[in-house]
Amino acid sequence: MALRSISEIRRLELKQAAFEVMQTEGVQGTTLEKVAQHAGAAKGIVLHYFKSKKQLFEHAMRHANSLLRDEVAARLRRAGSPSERLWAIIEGNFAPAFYCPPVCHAWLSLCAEVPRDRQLERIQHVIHRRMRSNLRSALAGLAPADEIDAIALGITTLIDGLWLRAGLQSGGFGQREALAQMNDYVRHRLGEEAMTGRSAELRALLADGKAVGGG
Amino acid sequence: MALRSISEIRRLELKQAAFEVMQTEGVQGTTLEKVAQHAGAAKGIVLHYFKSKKQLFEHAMRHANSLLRDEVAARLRRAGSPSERLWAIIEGNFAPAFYCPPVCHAWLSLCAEVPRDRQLERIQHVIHRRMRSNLRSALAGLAPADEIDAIALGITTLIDGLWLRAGLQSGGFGQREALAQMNDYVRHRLGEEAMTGRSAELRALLADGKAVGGG
DNA sequence: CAGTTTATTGACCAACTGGTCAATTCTTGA
DNA sequence: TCAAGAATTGACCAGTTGGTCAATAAACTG
Repeated sequence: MALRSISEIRRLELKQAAFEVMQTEGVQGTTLEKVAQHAGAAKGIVLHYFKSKKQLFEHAMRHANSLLRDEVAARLRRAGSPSERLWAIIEGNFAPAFYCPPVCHAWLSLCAEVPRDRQLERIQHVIHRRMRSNLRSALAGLAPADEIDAIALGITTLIDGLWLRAGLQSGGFGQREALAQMNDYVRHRLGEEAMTGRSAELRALLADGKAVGGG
Repeated sequence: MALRSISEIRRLELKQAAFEVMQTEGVQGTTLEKVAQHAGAAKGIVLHYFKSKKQLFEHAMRHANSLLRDEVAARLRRAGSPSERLWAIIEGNFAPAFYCPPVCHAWLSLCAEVPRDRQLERIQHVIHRRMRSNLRSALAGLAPADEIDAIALGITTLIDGLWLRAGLQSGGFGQREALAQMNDYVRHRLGEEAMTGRSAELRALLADGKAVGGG
């Protein structure tokens, strides 16, 4: 997608910068000054493109999530079978560009603001709804209808939990351990036939069959 | 445990007040003024008992967690079999006094500060270490040795994820749904023999065998 | 009771922050 | 070229916050 005006370029730069500052400073420590500086501009410019700090953060959250959404969508497009779709979702959520301590921390920090910002709450709600919808569609061919909701919830909860731990930045798990845990869950909850959709990279990464230990 | 001096009483009051303010305002919005007011005192008194705001928050986190720790410990004392110990841990983490949106939100908010406060990080580390140790000891009699770590990690991750969702305060799950999800995991990962340790209350709450849907 | 320690208060300060605004520079198109 | 509009800047403001401090009240002690 091409960026039409300078205005749109600047807006993109600024929300990107905001999210990057959040990765090290948290929402708490992300000031307009720091965002502007990180984008190589003066502070005033930020409020020229965004009505308020709150709105900047909301756009930053939306933008950051749209990258993850696109990552998953691209993998889903390449997936054929239900089990491939399932693993497209899971592997997309643990792609190195997203599942890393700084990004998880920024996301965690934004989550902590959700109860006090109705707009953030809406965004979060959309994210969860899309995740559930994706999972339901993939699971439809893999599990009895009356178990799909429980399994979808189990998977999203595990993903959330692993992201949370990664966001703590200590005692977190690397991509390998995280995917091994997802592996463990899916194998035991859905059975061997749900494992055929894993990518070759994932199989290689996990060196199949090994257990996953705690950190 | 009796509180010896007035000083200790005040300190307890203040960290309790701090945690309660966090439940509605988040770490970000918890100011010394608000904490003092919530404790019915003047702002100056807070810094008379705690060296700094950071230190107050650290003590508040420790205190809040010690309540949860005691809850689990009390249930563990009443537990006999490994499966009873397992469910003591799980049910303790979803006791109504702890697993509720305000408390989960305060905890979530504190987690978001972990990467920028080495002391909070240490506390978080101790919490996770205790959880893993408790789970390992309970699981030792329920699963093959080489699967224990994976299962312990799965359980803590699910608990973290469910707390996170509850902390978002919207789209969160009630105690019943959360425990149903833990039920689902343990039954499929450990088998029916691991289900005997559930309390009568939990069995009644779940009306056994029903699936858990997404919210 | 006198004196010493401890608890408590509220005024005060310096730093920071989000937001406003007038002035200036840059772009653009007729 | 030149005027109109957009982009950009930095000074400025008002409110808030963590933290300090001197003064006062209360509690304790010998």
